[in-house]
Amino acid sequence: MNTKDIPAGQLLFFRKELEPYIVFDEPQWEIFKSHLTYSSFQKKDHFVVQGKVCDAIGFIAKGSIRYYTLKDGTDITGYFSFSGEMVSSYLSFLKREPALNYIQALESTDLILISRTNLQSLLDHPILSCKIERFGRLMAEHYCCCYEERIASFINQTAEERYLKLMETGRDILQRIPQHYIANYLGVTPVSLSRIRKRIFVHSD
Amino acid sequence: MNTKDIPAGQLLFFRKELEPYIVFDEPQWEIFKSHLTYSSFQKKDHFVVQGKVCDAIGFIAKGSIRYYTLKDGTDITGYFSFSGEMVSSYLSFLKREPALNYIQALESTDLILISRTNLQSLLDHPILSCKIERFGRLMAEHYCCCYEERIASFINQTAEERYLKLMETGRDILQRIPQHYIANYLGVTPVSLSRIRKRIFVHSD
DNA sequence: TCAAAACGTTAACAAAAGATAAGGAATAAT
DNA sequence: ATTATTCCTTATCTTTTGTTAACGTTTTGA
Repeated sequence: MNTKDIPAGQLLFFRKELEPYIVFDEPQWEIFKSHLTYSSFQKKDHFVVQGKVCDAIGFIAKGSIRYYTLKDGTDITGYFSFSGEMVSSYLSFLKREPALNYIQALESTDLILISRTNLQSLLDHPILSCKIERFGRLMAEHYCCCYEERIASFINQTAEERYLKLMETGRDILQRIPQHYIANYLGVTPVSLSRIRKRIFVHSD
Repeated sequence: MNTKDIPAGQLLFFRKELEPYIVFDEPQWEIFKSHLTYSSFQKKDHFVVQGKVCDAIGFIAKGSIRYYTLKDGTDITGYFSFSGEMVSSYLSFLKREPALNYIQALESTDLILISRTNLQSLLDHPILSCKIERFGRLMAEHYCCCYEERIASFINQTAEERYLKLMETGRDILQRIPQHYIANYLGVTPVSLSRIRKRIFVHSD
């Protein structure tokens, strides 16, 4: 991990992605900006470690991320996040409890970070307080919607349908990561995913 | 559906359940209270209808609720909510889009409601605005945590484990509703749930 | 109250998924 | 460059789940 100044382009990207949720005027943005930090992660570096409290939420300015748990030595991938999305072990961050999962870079990844203490100052800041509350609300609501969709996919769709939907996102990183990551994410074994892929490719050729 | 005054006991219950998220002083509570409405639902009555926009979020003051979708005439249960919890077709409420599911009373159920317009007035109210934003944030964050857990259960647990976990909640209503509701919720067929139950009861006797 | 509909279980068979192991390809490490 | 590791696929066998249908019971509605 390497802490340094935030590249201007990535800051702009962040501001742009925030716009559906919160629009800052210039003075507000200056204050907000001053509460941000920055970290780069090499492939396989960890942003969050299972068992330790997660003290920041991050914005993926570049790269992509995998959430996973270790259970009896078995690595199980629970989620992916990509450039432009937020990343955090939310429960751990909110409740200051040990994180239940690892969060790891799938490739060279840059995060813009808001630490718990900085977030608290923002929430205490007379000018920004309400705006940040709103930001937090909209953010959490956004994730609620995403999660609802994912849960529905487990109930209403087959693993094959979930796989096709994931591939339709067109994230090229998905072509470059181990397939057992994807298998876990879909809720099946790697062997089973291999069979699904065979079915798909035979029928589409 | 039947709109009337909110029973004092249920209002108190609501206020109590909100406390982890938001504490009102008396004047604030009076304002907040004036923005609430109330509806009673008979068993099988619908609070939300698939295809129509959901215009309120509710607090289950009494009873319990089932979320389900109709696909090609097949009824698929996606979620349950119980007394003390919030209920809404969130995505539909937030984005004013047609709801993707029905929300139905499993038994005689009373809801304390905040309509979209009333919520908007609260958000515009000089005294309460920030508090309501905060309330919304904490609420959404709470659901994020619940959803994360549910998603993890699909990845890490078997249907049998999910069934046992659900039963451990000790909600007696679960004994009185059709089991195919529960089967859908767990992501298996009713026949499969029947086999799971047989396995459990044989081994525990 | 009585007929119709909905329910839960079971059986039999088919389809899908898990487990394990083997083999070759790709990747990483020294 | 070469060895070691990881990865993906395939095969085989076992277990689980889905599907359909039957049957008795319970619930519902007229």
